[in-house]
Amino acid sequence: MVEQILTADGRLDRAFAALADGTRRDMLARLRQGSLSISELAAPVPMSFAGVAKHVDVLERAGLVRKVRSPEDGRVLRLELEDATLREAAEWIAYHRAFWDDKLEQLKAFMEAEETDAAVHRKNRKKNQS
Amino acid sequence: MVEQILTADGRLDRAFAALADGTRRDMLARLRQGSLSISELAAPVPMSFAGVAKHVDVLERAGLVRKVRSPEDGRVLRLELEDATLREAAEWIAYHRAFWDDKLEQLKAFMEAEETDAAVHRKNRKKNQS
DNA sequence: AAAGTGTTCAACTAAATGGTTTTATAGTTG
DNA sequence: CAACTATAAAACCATTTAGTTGAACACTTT
Repeated sequence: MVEQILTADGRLDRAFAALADGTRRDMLARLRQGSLSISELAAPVPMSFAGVAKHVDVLERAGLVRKVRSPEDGRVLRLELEDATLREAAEWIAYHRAFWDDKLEQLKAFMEAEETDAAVHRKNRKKNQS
Repeated sequence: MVEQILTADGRLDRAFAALADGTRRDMLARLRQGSLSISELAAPVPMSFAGVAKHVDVLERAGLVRKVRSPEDGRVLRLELEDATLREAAEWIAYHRAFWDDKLEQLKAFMEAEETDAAVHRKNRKKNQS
């Protein structure tokens, strides 16, 4: 696991760069609720289809998402989350933060608290997606 | 806490963008062990001083680092870590990953294991910094 | 006051990013 | 086969980023 952190610098670069854009973070958040085709992903986004496809490419090259040909309709691609890369990014931050101060316990507490806040979060999220 | 995640989009953009560069991640890692001046930070980096200063600006605008005038020597700036922003970034990832699968426990275990691997990690890091 | 050191600023280049429009390909269905 | 739909690819433009060099500024020390 340590090796991943040390050797995957290019991957980390691409992962963090991919996350540095609200449009792409929203896409990941939407994909969290289930796989989507590029068209479905593009529908609510105020941008050309090609523009959205480029963002998808960024996510794919970063290893945050993978394209899977739908078995029942061969022309449609389903986009699925690839959590391994996001885990690497999380680990980089967690690893370094763990040494700065001892907020790990706070993080854990935060995440447990979030579990119950999830409904609120989703509602706000939708409201903002206009 | 949820509000931070939802409203701090510009901050998140800048934080993730700042992390998307190995040079800057190394700087953060070095600052973890204590504050440094820009000159000290620049010394081992194979780049012009002004180049390093620009990276520092990126980290500062991202809110990952703050500049503090040294009290005993007024011309020297000490760079210190600002962990609040990194916490926001960690929270975004943690929040979303928490719904994908239940690897939180794994992350926790990983971080606890790392505590003992720290020496190895630091050694490899130095070797790679040539 | 002069010299030295740490930091900042300005101007410039090269490359990457975010977006567009248009054209092409590939699979499905009538 | 023709029409339709989903995706891909190409060409292009504007902006930002990563780096350089060189000059200017600020504070300390002698």
